[in-house]
Amino acid sequence: MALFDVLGQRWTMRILWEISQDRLTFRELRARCDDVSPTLLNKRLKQLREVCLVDHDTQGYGLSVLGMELKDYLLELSAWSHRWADMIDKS
Amino acid sequence: MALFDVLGQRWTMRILWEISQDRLTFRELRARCDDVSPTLLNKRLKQLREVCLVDHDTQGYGLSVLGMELKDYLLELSAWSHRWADMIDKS
DNA sequence: TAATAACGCTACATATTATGTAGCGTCAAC
DNA sequence: GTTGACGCTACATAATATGTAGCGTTATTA
Repeated sequence: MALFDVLGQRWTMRILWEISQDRLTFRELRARCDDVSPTLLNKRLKQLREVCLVDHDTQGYGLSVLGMELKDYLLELSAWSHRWADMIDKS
Repeated sequence: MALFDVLGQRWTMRILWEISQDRLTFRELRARCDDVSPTLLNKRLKQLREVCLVDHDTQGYGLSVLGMELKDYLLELSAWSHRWADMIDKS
């Protein structure tokens, strides 16, 4: 489960989520991720670029073509997560 | 993104994955998770039970009803991940 | 064109989290 | 009544993340 090894690391999913709307600069992305430490943010971005989920250009960081595909799955997961959140609130 | 906060922790997805086939005892599960430390395994199992993704009975640990729903999404993600893995191998 | 500001990112000490190993108490089988 | 597997905890060590300062670079602004 190599994908899950990548996703199952602190901040990885959050980072993907935040850049899934617009491209963001390093500092913008950092701000959206509750001011995660730049050390770790840079580390994750390097990893995500290595596995072709994220790319980087003059506009900043954004999802690659593969990253966009992944996003579609995460969106479905996100939709389900709302129902899930409702259910656990009630329990 | 509360779901992603849960999933985006070391071992969480792996644990869900391993119990998604059969129910497993603590020690079986531990063995399947590359002998993750019992300390952490127990911690994650507690968290996952709290958020109603995992349950525990005399047969051991397994997915709850909600966990089964989540599994369907993770299966789709897993199918896609094979294509993704092929692509990054070639790059 | 010199100063200012924002950028991406690194350094590094501290704090948090995970690992690895030993072993406790319980229970069932032999 | 001893042996073995169980779920789980304790705790020292190792790995990882955090928080802050700040470097070098590249637009802007005065």
